[in-house]
Order: sequence, then structure tokens, then C-alpha cells
Amino acid sequence: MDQKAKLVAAAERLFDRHGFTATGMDRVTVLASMSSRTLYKLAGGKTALIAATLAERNRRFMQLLEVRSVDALFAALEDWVRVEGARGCLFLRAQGETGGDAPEISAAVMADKAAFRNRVAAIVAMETGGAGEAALTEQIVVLFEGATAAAVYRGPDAVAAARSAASVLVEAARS
Amino acid sequence: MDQKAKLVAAAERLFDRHGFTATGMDRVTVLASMSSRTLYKLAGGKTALIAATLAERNRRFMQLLEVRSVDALFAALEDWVRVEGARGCLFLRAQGETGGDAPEISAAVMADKAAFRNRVAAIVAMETGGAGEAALTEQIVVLFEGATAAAVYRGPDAVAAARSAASVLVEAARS
DNA sequence: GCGGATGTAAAACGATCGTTTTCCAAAATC
DNA sequence: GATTTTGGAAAACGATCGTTTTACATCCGC
Repeated sequence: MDQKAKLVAAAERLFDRHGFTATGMDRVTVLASMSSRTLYKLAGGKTALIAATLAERNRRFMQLLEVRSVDALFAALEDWVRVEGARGCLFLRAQGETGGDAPEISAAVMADKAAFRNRVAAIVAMETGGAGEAALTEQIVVLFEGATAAAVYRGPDAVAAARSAASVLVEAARS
Repeated sequence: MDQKAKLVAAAERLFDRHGFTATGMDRVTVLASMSSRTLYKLAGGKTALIAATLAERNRRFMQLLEVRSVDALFAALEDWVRVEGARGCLFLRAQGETGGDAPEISAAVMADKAAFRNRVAAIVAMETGGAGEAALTEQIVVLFEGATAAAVYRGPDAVAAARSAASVLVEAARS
């Protein structure tokens, strides 16, 4: 693993587990096993490191969501929660911690959410066989977001509930 | 308004808009128009102030949710979003920023979520006329949580989508 | 009018923040 | 093999953090 990847992986772990603001750069250097000199050369600064972390998380998460049905979408989330645990959407957490004051971060958040929405729209289109299902797309997005959030305190059960709700909604939209 | 209420109101505003960790105590003293000496006598410390803020938010929010139907539940959330804006669930944000390291805060979060769940269960019971609707309760909770989260980047539309989804789910559970 | 609360303004506390710099060893390049 | 590049260890930077303390003003009950 190259240095940049190791740095971002360490940052993702710490930011996710302890929060962005509460995580000091020295703790990142320790986990990444590199000096702060190298860290700043690779990342540029803390805000840029957060943005890079979000970009990597987006890549990894979207890769998980390469599925062909709404049910598989929630199954994938269930896997994620079981493997990685549930601490809420990292993008919304970043947005909340910075209050939208950091443009780099807000841009990363909006980009992720737009990409996710497009993915859901594509899956919904596959499932219903046609276009014009914007309303169902929005509902699935909200359910997915809710499963991510509620899993923080309800665990995988929240995802299972969202999954069953989604199947009802898809069925209702089909008829 | 007494001093304690003024303090908590100022804290709620700042924490909500700029995040907990990023908000310094001096900024709270300025908005609350009181010296740090008085602040620390009233609140005890920053962690306790956060906990008090969450308790007050819980009180205010639960008061808004004194409704008798699932549809009214989401209508109330729509009002909240329009009036106060949408920056995500303050409780989950607090939990995410502290990584669960602060017991006072984690306890406040869990208490709020349990109370909210009970409220939803009561409303669902009214609506379906009977008990045993645990699955629907869980679905409504997830939808509500998702509307709160998605409203950050989709605005009131996210709440409207959740509202329509909820009506489908309630209808499906009735039959 | 006096003594005890009560609160403010402001300085000071040590700790930690993000970031830069200095010095030096190792490794790669010619 | 000399030289340039690279990165680590550690100190130092000014700023800001949460919190406490030191003064001084104001108001209350007596």
C-alpha cells in the first residue's frame, strides 16, 4: 500500500470513530506511521485530508452498491453495517461538524449524495422497467438514509425494517 | 427568561449551527450575554452544557410531536424543517462528534431515541387500532430518521417523500 | 449604611490545536 | 562514490481550547 492510501485509510478510521474535529493530526500521524512532515506534503492540510477521506469513502461505498435491485441495495447496507458497524453517514457528519463553512467538504458531500441518488434512480428504473419513477426514487433514498441513521442506535434491525418497507413501496409502485 | 434558559438557548443555537466541538465556550458566553464565570456556575462544564442542550431540544421536539396520526407526525416534521431548517438530528450529531466517549451525552441520545420510539409506537397503535404493530413502528421510525437526514441536502422534499411513503406503509399494514 | 450574595470584565492557567521548521539519517540517482 | 532527494524525530510556532481565578461593581435584606 502506498503512502497516500495508508494515510487516507488511517484518517478514515479515526475520523469515523472519533469525529473530525476531535481527531488531532498527531493521532493520524501515529496510526499512519508517518511524520507530520510527510503527512502535510501528501495531504496539504486537515481540511484537504477530510475531503480526501470522504472521496475514498465514496469510492468504497459506491462500489458496494453495485447491485441490480432495491432489495439487494439494502442487503448491501446490511452487510456494511455488520462488517463496519454503524456510526451514521460520514458525509452528513462532516457537514454537521463544519456547519457548511468548509467549501471543499460541502462539495464532497453534495457530490456523494448526487451520485448516490443517481445510483438509486438507476436501480429503481431497472426494477420498475420504466422511467418516471422519481417519487419512488426519493422514497428509497430517504429509507436508505434513515436505515443508516437509525442503525446507530438500533443496529442491523433498522436496516431490516427499511428493507421490508422498501419492498412494500416497490410493490405499491408497480401496480 | 431566566439565566439558565438563556444559556441553553444560546448553546443550542450555536451547537446546532456550527457543531459541538467547533463551538468554543467563549462564543456561547457572548451569545448568552454572560460571563464565563456565571456560565460555569450554571452549566458545570461543556459536556454538561451539551447534555442540557440535548435535554432541552428533546423537550421542544417531543412537544411538537404531540399528534394523533402518522401523517400528522410527518406534517409536524415538515413544519420544523421549514421553520428551523434542516441540519440533521442533533442527538446523532452529538453522538458522532464525541464517538460515544462521553457517557452523559450517549445517555441523552439513547433516552431521546427511546422516547421518540415510544411516541411513534403509540401513534401507530392509535392508527391501526391494535397492538402487535412493532414492524410498522420500526418502519416509521426509520422513515422519520431518513427524512431528518435527507432534508439536510434535499430540503422539505425529503420530508414530503417520507410522508407519502409512510401513508403507503400504513395502508399496507391495515390490510 | 453595611455585609453578603451575585454577576461582570479580564487576566491567567496548562493543554492541545494545526502547521512549519530544524536537524539528521537513509536511500536513490547520476 | 558523491550528491541530491526523501522522510523521520522533535522542537517550536502562534492560536485557541476549556476552565479557574482575581479583581471590582451592583444589588438585596437588615
